[in-house]
Amino acid sequence: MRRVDRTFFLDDAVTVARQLPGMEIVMETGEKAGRYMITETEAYLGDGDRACHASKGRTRRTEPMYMEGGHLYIYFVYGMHWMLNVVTGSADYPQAVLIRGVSQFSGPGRVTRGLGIDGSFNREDLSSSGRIWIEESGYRPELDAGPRIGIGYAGEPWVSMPWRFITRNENGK
DNA sequence: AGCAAGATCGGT
DNA sequence: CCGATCTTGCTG
Repeated sequence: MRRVDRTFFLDDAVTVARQLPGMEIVMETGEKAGRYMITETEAYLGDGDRACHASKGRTRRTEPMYMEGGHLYIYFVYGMHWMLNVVTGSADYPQAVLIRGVSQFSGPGRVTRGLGIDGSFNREDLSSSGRIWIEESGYRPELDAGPRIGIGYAGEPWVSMPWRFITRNENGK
């Protein structure tokens, strides 16, 4: 189909996180080139959301989350995994959607390893990049929603907010 | 300068 | 359940 334009990413993170499953990440880089259907996402809702990195304030690391929707926020955790996030909303409203799974890979660390995504993709613009973008597939999967993974430190009510979205059927293939 | 914890994963 | 592995952000 065609590349999703910037306006799609200007909505809030929960809305975008619910629409991304079923869409495809297109990689235009050498050996990892291909189409990867998104199967799992999580929304991080700004500086009021204690699970969101931006709740600690604007720092060198979280700066990309303050960019206009449609850019990438990539960061490194546990000394070995890159996390792929799509920034949403207008500039200065730090929100992002974590890509937790695509059809071929389950788990955010496996996604980036499988697609060859690293820190060089931080701040990449999905609306103009020549190596990564998102396209509609026309497919609208049934979704299940539940609490986000690995954010126990956030406490209530954030730890319980149902902001994780996962395709009901084609998961983990 | 030092330290604790982390939006994880893979092996026991 | 625990260790790997290293960046980040806070404390002093």
